[in-house]
Amino acid sequence: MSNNNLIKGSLQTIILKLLEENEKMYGYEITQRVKELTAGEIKITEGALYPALHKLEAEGLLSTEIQQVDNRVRKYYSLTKDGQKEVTSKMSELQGFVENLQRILTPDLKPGFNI
Amino acid sequence: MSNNNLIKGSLQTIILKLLEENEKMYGYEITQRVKELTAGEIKITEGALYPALHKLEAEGLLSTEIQQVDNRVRKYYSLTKDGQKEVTSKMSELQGFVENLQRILTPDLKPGFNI
DNA sequence: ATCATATACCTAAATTTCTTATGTATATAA
DNA sequence: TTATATACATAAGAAATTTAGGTATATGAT
Repeated sequence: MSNNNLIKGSLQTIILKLLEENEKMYGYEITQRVKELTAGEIKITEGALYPALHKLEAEGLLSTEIQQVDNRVRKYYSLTKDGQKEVTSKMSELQGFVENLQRILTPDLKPGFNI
Repeated sequence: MSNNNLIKGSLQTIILKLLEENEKMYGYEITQRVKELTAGEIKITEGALYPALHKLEAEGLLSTEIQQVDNRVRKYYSLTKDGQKEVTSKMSELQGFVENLQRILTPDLKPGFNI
């Protein structure tokens, strides 16, 4: 609600990682999963999510599949081969960044801490 | 170099925290400190840093003091009273965000992990 | 001498990423 | 029939950054 401006840059990683764990998900499902996993503290807005999904698809990292459920359309996303590689890359990038953040922000930090 | 796009949103926190630890610092010094603390992996660009410093000053969180060193001008920044309070706030906000990120990205995470 | 690099400040245009607002449409519970 | 939930989407605006440029002094190397 208040610190959502910190998401910048990590939304793609969130999407890719959730799809690594779940095989296929649709947009609305992703917003609900994130809300549920963070006890409502992080809310992915649709205005951020859909453009991000479209971009990842355009880059060839995601593929889509339309399904009809109760007369409602769902657009399922799954990782492509390239997408699967990208998850690993984006995850280690994010982990590296968080480690560097720790080095800056916790000056008394010993090497080999757990993240 | 590669993951600098993840800084978005945390630059202010970095600045405030470094100033909490160091009493007073000038802009160039901040860029060098961050580079040194992260083994060159995070480089704060001047185009990001100076506007951020000016904004924090305009918000009353930082105060400035000019010094002459070897015919060169240095602009030292320090925390104001409001700035000192803001460090705590911004730090717990960032920590909360990173914890939520962990909950999303590491589904096997047990409660009470260390950050 | 002069050239590159380091130190030290700054701004502006462009880009990226997000928020906010809006639109469409179906299903369901009040 | 009205509000809420589900489900997609786009567009205008805001915010934070990158990229690129500018000014100026000090210093080590060619």
